[in-house]
Amino acid sequence: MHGRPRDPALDAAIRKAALDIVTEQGYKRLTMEGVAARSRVSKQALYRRYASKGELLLAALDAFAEEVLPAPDTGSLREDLLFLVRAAFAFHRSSNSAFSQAVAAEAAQGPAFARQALEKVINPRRDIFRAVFARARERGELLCSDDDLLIDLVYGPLWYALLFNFDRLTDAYAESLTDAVLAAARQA
Amino acid sequence: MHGRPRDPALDAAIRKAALDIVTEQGYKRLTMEGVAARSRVSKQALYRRYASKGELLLAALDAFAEEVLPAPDTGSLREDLLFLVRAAFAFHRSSNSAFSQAVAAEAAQGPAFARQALEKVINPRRDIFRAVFARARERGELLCSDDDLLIDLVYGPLWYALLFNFDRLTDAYAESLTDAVLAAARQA
Amino acid sequence: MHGRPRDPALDAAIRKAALDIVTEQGYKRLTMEGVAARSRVSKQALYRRYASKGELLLAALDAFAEEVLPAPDTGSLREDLLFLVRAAFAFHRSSNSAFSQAVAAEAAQGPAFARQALEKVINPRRDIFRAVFARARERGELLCSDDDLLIDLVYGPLWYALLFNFDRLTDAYAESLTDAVLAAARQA
Amino acid sequence: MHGRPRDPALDAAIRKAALDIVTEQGYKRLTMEGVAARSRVSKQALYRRYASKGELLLAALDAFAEEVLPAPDTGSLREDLLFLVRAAFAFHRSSNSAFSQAVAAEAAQGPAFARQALEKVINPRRDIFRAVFARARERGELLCSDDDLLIDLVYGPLWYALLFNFDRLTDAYAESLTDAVLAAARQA
DNA sequence: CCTTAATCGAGACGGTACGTCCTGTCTTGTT
DNA sequence: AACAAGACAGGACGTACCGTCTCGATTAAGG
Repeated sequence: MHGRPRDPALDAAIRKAALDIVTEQGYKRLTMEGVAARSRVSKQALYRRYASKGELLLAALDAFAEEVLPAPDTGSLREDLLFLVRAAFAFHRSSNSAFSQAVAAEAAQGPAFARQALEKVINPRRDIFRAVFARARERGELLCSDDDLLIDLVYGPLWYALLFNFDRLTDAYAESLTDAVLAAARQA
Repeated sequence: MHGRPRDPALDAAIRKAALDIVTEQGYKRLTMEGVAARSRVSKQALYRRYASKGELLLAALDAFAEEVLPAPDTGSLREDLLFLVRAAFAFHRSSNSAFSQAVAAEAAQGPAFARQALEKVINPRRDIFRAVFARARERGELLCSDDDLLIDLVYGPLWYALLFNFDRLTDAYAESLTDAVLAAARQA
Repeated sequence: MHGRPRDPALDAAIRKAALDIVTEQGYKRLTMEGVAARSRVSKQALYRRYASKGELLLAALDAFAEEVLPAPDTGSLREDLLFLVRAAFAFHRSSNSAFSQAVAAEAAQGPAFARQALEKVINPRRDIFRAVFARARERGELLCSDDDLLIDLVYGPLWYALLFNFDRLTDAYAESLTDAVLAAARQA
Repeated sequence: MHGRPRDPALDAAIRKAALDIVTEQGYKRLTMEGVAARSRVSKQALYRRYASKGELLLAALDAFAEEVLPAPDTGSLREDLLFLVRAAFAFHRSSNSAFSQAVAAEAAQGPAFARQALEKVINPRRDIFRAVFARARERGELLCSDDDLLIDLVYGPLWYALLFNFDRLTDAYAESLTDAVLAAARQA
C-alpha cells in the first residue's frame, strides 16, 4: 500500500533554503538543523530525503543542472574554446563560487559524492566540449584523438585554481589556457 | 619572558596522532578532541599550538614537507617531465591520498588555509618543475615563457582527478599528460 | 450514521499488543507507535480508539477486570479477610506487577486516569470487602461503621509497598496487616 | 589528577529550575531540555550530574529533605499521632502535591528510584513516628511491637489517596485514620 | 635557593549540531 | 466510514565536538 505521498513543495522549500544558506553564509554554515529551520520543514522530513549534507548539496545543485548549457559554434575551434573557457571561468568567479567550493570539499571527502557530482554536474559540462571537438575534428582542426585529455587540460587548471589560487581565474588566463589546449589538440 | 618551555615531545605526539587518525579513519574523523585523546595531550596544549584543524593538518604535513624532493636532470625535457609527473601521480595514488584529499577539502573551504598550503606544500613542488623548465630553456627545448601555465597543466589535471576521478591517475595518463604539456611548451 | 463499522478484531489485537509490551518491557516502553507496529494496526485506527497511553492501559486492563472476583464466605471475618488480603498480595506479586505499577504511575500523573481506574479496577475490588464486612456486621463481629476506612487500611499499605518496598508483600505481612485491620474493625 | 571542579552554583541553579518547573507546570512537563534552558546550564553539565529525570527529581527533593522535621511530644500517643498525621496530610495537600505525585510516578516505574526515595524522603519521615512510638511504649500506651506495620497504616492510606482519591486527605479522615492506628497499636 | 611565570593533565563549562524517537495529525488509495 | 501506509510539524532525547575556562601540579630560567 502506498501511504501519504511526499509533498513536492517541501523538496522545493528545502532546496531553496539550502541554496540560500550556501550563497549567504557559505558551505561551512550549511547545517541540517539550519535548513530545516529555514525551510520550516521538520528534521524528520529533511532526513527522509537527504541523509547527509552531501546529498542535500547535490539536490540544491539541481538548480544549476537544469540550466541550459550554451554550445557555441563559431566555425573556429579557438573561438569556440575561448568562449567556453571564459564562460566557465565567469561562472566560477561569480557568486556561485561558494557552490564550486562546496562541491570540491565534498568530493574530496567522499567518492560516493564525487561520483554523483560527476554524473550530474561535471560530465554534462564536459560533453559540451566533446561536441565542439567533434565539429573541429570534421573540419580537420583537431589531430588529437583523446577528448578526455583535452578537457582535463581545461577543467583541471580551473578546479586547481579554485582550490589554491582563486585570483588566477582571469580572462587573460583563459586565453593562455585555451592556446595551450590548442597546442595539445593539434598534436597527433 | 620565561616560564616553563613547551615540551617538544608533545609536538611530535600530536603530529603523529593526527597523521594516524587521518590515514586510518580519514580526514572527516579528524577531530581536535580525538587528537588530544590519542596523543594523551590536553586540549589546552593542543590549542596552544594549533588553533584549527587546518593548522593541525599543515603541521602533520610537515612530515612530507621534509621529504627531499628529487629534481631529475636527464638532459631531456620529456624524460624529466615524465619522471616528475609519474612521481606526483604515484605519491597521490599511495596511502597519502587521504592527505591530498584533506588538503583539497580544507583549501576549498578557506582561503587562509589555501594560502598556507600553497606556500608550504604546493609551491615547493612547483619549483622543481621550474628548475626543469629552466634547464630545458637553456637547451632550446622550450619556447613557452609561461612556466606557471605549464605547471598548471600538470597539477591541474592531477588535483582534478583527485577530486572527481581518482582512478584516472595511471602511468598511461601520466604519459599522455606529459606529451600534452610538451606540445604547449614548444609553442611560443 | 453509516459507513464501514469498526473491526473488533483490531481491538483485540491492540489490547494484546499493549499487554505483551507492558509485561515484556515495562510500562515505560509502552508507546503508541510501538503498539501500532506490534499489532499491525495503523496509528490512525489506534488513536481512533484510545487517545492516550492511559486509555490504552485501561483497555488492556479489561482482561483482568473480566476476571471473576472470588468472594469468600467462611463464616469468620478473620478468615475471609485473610483470604482476600493474601489473594490481593499474590496478584500484585505475580507478573501482573508491571500493570499495577503502570496504573500507579499513570494515576499519579493524571486525575482523569485516576478516576477511570478507580471505577474500573479499584472499586470493584473494594466492593468485595464491603460484602465481607456486611456479613460480619450481621454476625456482630464488626463494630466499626466506616467500611472505606477499613478497606483503606488494606489497600493503602498494599499500594504503598508496591511503590516503595515491593518485597514487603509477603504472606506473613498479610497476616499482620489483617490483624491490624481487625483491631480497627472491632473498635466502635 | 583532578581537573576543573564542578561548579556548585550550577547544582543550585539546576535544582531550582527543576523545582520551579515541577510546581509551575507539573512533573510531566519536566524535561531535561527545559531544565537546561531555564537554569542556563548546558545539557552536558546537566547530564554529567543527573542521568535521568528521576535523579533530577531526587536532587530537587533535597530542598524538602533538608527541612527540619518536627517531632511532637505531647505526652499522649493520640495527640502526637494526630499531629503528625495532620501535618503529613497538610504537606501533601499543599502545592507540594506535584512532587508527591512525581515521586509516586517515578517510584512506580523504577526500583532504583524507589530505593533512593525511600532512603532520602520516606524513611526520615517514618523515623519520626518511630520516636513517637518509642516514647509511648515507655509510657505503656503501646502493646504492638511492630512499628513498621503501624507506620504503614499511616502512610499506606496517605499515598493510596494520593494516587486514587486525592480529596480524601481531609482533617476528619486524619482523625479516623489515627484512631484506627491506635486500635492496632493497643493490640499485642 | 627560591620566586615567578608559562607549561602540563584533567576535566568542567556554554554552545551548536547531530541523528533518532515519539506524539498527534494529516493525506493518500483501498475495502 | 474504517482501514494500512506513511508523510508531516514539533519537541525531546542523549551524544559528540567546539573552543574556553579553571584547577592543582611541574618545570625551568632569572633574581
